[in-house]
Amino acid sequence: MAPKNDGSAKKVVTSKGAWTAEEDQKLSQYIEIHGAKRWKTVAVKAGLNRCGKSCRLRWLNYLRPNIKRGNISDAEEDLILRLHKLLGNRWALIAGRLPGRTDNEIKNYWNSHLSKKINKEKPIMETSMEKEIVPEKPSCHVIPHVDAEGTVKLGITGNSEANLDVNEFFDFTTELGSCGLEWVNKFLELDEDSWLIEKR
DNA sequence: AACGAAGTCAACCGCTAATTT
DNA sequence: GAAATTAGCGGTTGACTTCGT
Repeated sequence: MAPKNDGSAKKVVTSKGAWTAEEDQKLSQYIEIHGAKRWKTVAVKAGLNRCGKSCRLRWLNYLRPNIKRGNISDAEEDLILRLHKLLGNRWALIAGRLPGRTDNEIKNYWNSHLSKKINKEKPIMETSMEKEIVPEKPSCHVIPHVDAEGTVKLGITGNSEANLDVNEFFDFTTELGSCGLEWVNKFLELDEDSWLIEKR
């Protein structure tokens, strides 16, 4: 899809809507000098007729360095699928495991591509897979959280018996390259009891 | 070629959590 | 400790593009 904010848009909106190249430049320049904090101040000082929130979003999703745009690889897609299965709609958490990807991009990709893919595959999955934690065990919830070191941990709550198989989520036969799977490996190195917080 | 439907994605909104005063 | 402010998240919207007829 062609970019919509290349400055050639019919409607020129400065306070809302698509960002112009000029606004991007102002924001980037300001952040380069003063850093990305106090977004309300950034918006004012950079001379942007935008709210701080909008500036933050623009910076995080498009302007900050090392952002990857488009062309989500098979390995990344596979990782997103498995992380989503594990974490649910925790887009920021998922994005944190995909270097250069943003939560917004992953959320969009999920909604426009993967959710449909899942729906297509679901009838097959339902017959082939024995366990589906949330649907079949509504009283048992997997609650992911990130500790101080940035490690993803899982808590199991509810009164039913927890029966979480990590291999159900991660297929290590797939070549995933350098898309941030170190943590998955690290994850598996942990003793089961250390991440199953409330295993019963 | 024209039109409507469907798909895509950037941006906004409302809310909560975290931090500062 | 309370109130105010700021940061961050996920859901949703709407403009635009692409596809199908």
